[in-house]
Amino acid sequence: MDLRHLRYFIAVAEEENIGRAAARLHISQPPLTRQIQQLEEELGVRLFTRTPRGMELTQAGELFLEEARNIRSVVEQATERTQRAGQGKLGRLDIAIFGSGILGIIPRLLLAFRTAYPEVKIVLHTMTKAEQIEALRQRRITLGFNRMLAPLPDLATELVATEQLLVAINESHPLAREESVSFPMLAEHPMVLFPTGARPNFIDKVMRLCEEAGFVPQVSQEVGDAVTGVALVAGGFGICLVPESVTALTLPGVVFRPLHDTPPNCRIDLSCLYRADDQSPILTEFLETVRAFHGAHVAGHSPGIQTETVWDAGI
Amino acid sequence: MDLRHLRYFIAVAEEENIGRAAARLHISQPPLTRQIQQLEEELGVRLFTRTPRGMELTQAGELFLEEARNIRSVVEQATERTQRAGQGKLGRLDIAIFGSGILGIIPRLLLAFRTAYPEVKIVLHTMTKAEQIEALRQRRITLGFNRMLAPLPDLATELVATEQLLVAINESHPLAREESVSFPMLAEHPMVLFPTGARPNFIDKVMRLCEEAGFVPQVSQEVGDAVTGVALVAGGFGICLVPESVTALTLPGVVFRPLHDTPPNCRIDLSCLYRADDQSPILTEFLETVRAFHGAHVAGHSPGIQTETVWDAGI
DNA sequence: GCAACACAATACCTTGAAGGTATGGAGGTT
DNA sequence: AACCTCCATACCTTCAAGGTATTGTGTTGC
Repeated sequence: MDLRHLRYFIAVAEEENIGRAAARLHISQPPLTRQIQQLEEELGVRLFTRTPRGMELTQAGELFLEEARNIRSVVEQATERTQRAGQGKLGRLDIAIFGSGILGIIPRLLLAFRTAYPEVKIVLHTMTKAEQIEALRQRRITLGFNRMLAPLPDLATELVATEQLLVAINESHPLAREESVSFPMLAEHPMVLFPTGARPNFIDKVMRLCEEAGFVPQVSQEVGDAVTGVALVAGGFGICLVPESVTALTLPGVVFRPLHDTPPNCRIDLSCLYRADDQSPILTEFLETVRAFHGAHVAGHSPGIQTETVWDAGI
Repeated sequence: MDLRHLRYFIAVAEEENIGRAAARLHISQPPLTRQIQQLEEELGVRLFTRTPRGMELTQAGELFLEEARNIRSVVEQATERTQRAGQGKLGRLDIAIFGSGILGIIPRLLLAFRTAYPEVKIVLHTMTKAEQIEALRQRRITLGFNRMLAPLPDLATELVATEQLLVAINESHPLAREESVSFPMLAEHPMVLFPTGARPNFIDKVMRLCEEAGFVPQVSQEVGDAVTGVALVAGGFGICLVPESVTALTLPGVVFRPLHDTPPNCRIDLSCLYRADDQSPILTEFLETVRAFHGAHVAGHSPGIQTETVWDAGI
């Protein structure tokens, strides 16, 4: 049996006349007669009674008509769903984020994608950079968000945003009195660094910037992520350099101050990481969203807009 | 798209290798390659990624695999159900019964059929003989139970059972004292007759029998059906001749007495009526059941068995 | 009652697509 | 570098779907 048989059967059942049904199907009458005979023979069931006025469904034929219509609609839905899946509009996207990645820009990006592709189920996984690379290689995730990415042969990156660096300072700290701080002012103040883990990382960036400013930072503590770092600032462990998205985290007693006279490289990239060989349409659509979002973000947040922001985390 | 495409797709998806899938399908590799390409092209969706190790499903392919398996099982179920319908094992049977037909043998027959063909839905309609004939012609019913059927050109009959005639008597009536009665004893006693309606009917039969016994009955009342007739006997309207199946109806004050020295034609047929041109397998199977039932009934209830029965309706 | 009609079935031919054989080409392995 | 394992392509064969012409069988209309 064939989908053609079903199409023909439905036409004959509806027209109750082989000639008219053949016209509707744009074929001639004899082949249609044969196809119907074939179908009946294959099922071993008489579907029609032949009358001088045409073809009349038997009871078994009535039942088969319902079934045939049902099959047709199931097939239609299947192709339609598969096509949407092929266009990246239906399916599942496994994304890795890092510890404090849930702050700032990523949620807005995910929301934008979810709005554009409501039938794609986004599954979030919290992973370190090394875990992300491993999971991408094993195809357990499709994409990871990270910072400070060294080029890798089989993985590609897409820049999501570049963020300004801020200093997280305890409100009782002398530097908290400044509207903004400069790099040399950070010398001599004990500093919390993050994250521990695979190099190169944010710590290397901070060390290099301090070096360029002519001093070696006093490291009071190294921690795993930005959230812990800011918590230690709240606890009086020292100051901590953080990307601006961390200001989404409000902890009592912590204020954030911008860095003035910053060198041009005193910004930190947020990128996403994916398999260079991944052709999946959902990934393609997601990267498209990332690019659009990045463009809008750069355009919308032109130089100076950050001065509007209140850096104090408040209570 | 074709059911063949689905079969081939499932094989390739399961084997993850065109060569092995082709072997499983008993075709060679190149046509299978082409069929898969065709399917992808028709859907406009890449279902597989070609790797050096074989064929790997894309996300859209995974979804289509589920859909394809689903379609396959829907098609299988449809053919299976249609085949059962074609064998008369699945479907609907519209049967007409007459007023008091629900008494006696018909329920047992219906129960036997229902047990043998549990998936055939029996729908009962109460109709007079004339209504049955009309409904059969319009195909609103497939079969009707009736008595006293005159042969009709387009309708066929099948004998279900022949029943003895009994006399329903009010317990205070003089005849109630007899163990059994003979036809001449009925003369002079007012008699209730049924049914009014299309001739020939049971009334004609009773009139003829009385005539053969040498008297003309005193008709006290004509009513529509046996139930009403027996109710009038209970009310003292007179005696009433009924087929034995009416004894299933117990009314206070009514006793039933057999007729002894009855002529051989003093029995009444219960037949079923159906379209002579009806080829429906369900009807065929039902008639088969009727014949088996009739045979067993005749064999099981050999002469004399009725003497065991208590004719008093009791309270 | 005969002719005309309407419908499905049959006979025979044509064509297109599925299937087969042989071979190419790309990526990985020994 | 040679070989192996895949899938893809080229080209041929065959079978079945589709077309045309015709038959056969009931029904309708004059």
